[in-house]
Amino acid sequence: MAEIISIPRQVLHQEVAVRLRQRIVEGQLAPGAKLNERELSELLNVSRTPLREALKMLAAEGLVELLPNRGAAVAQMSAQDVADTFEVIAGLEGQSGELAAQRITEAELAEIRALHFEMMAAFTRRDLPTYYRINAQIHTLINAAARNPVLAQTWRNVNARLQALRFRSNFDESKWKRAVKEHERMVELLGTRDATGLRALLIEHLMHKRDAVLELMKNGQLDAGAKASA
Amino acid sequence: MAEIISIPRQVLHQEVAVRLRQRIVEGQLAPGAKLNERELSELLNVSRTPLREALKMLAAEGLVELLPNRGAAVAQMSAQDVADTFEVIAGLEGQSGELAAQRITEAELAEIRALHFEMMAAFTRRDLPTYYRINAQIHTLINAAARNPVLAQTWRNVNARLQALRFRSNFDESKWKRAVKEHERMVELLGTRDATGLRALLIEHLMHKRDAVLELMKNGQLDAGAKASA
DNA sequence: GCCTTCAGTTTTGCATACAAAATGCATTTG
DNA sequence: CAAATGCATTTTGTATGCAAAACTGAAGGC
Repeated sequence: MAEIISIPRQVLHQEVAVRLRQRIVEGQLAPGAKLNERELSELLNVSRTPLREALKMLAAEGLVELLPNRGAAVAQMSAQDVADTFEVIAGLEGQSGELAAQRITEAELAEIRALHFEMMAAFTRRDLPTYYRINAQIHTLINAAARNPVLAQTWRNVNARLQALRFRSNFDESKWKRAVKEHERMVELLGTRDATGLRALLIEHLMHKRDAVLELMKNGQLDAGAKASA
Repeated sequence: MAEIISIPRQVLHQEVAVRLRQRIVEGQLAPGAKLNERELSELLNVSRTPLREALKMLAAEGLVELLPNRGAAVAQMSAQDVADTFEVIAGLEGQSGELAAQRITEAELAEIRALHFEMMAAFTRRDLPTYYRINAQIHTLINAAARNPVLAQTWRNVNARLQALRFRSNFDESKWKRAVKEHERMVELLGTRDATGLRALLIEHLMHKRDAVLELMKNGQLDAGAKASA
């Protein structure tokens, strides 16, 4: 009858995948870090079997690299990889924005406007963590407004690889200001349902972000794993 | 010293993933089909451990659905899923074409032109299998010319899910003719490096393909697993 | 002095064993 | 007769065991 307590727990390999994904994206497991199966299984209190299954999933997502007979490591990205990934994300977000502008409801738009003000508050306080959290929420809402779960999933997958770079902490003032301006414009374009304009703006926005990240990488302020400078 | 015979064999879970992926994409394992671990491990002559690891990878790729405590099944797609997936593929191919038009070399273009003539030959003979094989080769070359491995990988991943539909066999004459016309135009636009035009054409092309596939689905001529007509 | 070689150890890859959940089916019960 | 219950079987999920490959580092050869 009643739902009891339900959700006693996920299946173990899923749970492990979630926790590892989190650790990678949050930077607790840095790019290039070797993933020792025995160590991790002790840390997470599971046997190697579900752990290995989780690692295979993360490898398919591109967060982990599998080295035959030599185990797994957190994926590293060369500067070229980062540039390529931003190019893809730009396309995905551009499309997402284009669709969102066509499909968003007034209620959704209102929520995004509210979040935007919250984000401005965080910016005014120079509260970077809050700013990024709200920024992510806005992006999620835009993805939702695009009404395409496949697109949203693809975006999440590719975006996770960039998150793992943790390029958030460092960010110079003038670039932050420009990003805020761009965000303001995004809300405007959503309001006027300007799909083409929003697409162009999002792509431009991502290209700026790409350039900023690449510069950080070049100056060694950002560690993407320093994979083969080639 | 010498490289011996090398490539003795892949790691087993990779090998299994490749073979299962092939079977799913080629339709030997139909959408919705239940994947019994014991059966499959006997069929492929491996134990359940590498098989399960392979299934987890395919699930992360979206080719397989994982039902907790109830095993795995070949992923099914509703009509909405198919529409969404085509929308994403359209964006990815549009971007790929746009980049390819900017970055393609004369040598690559020549190869694509050659393949295009081969494809026309296959069309003239109404040799659908050859037509599709060459068509896939052309798409792969365009992706290569785009010089973005991340984009190419993302495309392959999403495209595999559509391949699994095997919508090739049925295809009506007039739509085939239109597709051929569109392909001719693609080669032209590549030749003139018209990035914007190629992008638009590819998206239009994919939207046509989407409509054709959705029509087949609606008429029940195509089985994507007939997931919840919802 | 530097490279090679070779045991010992560690780590990965795969198979098997065991536990838990789901399934099927006959039986029971209202 | 329909629905529910309980037991046997099957299937999935996790742990453990074992073999092969990779790493380590010390001894030996050039």
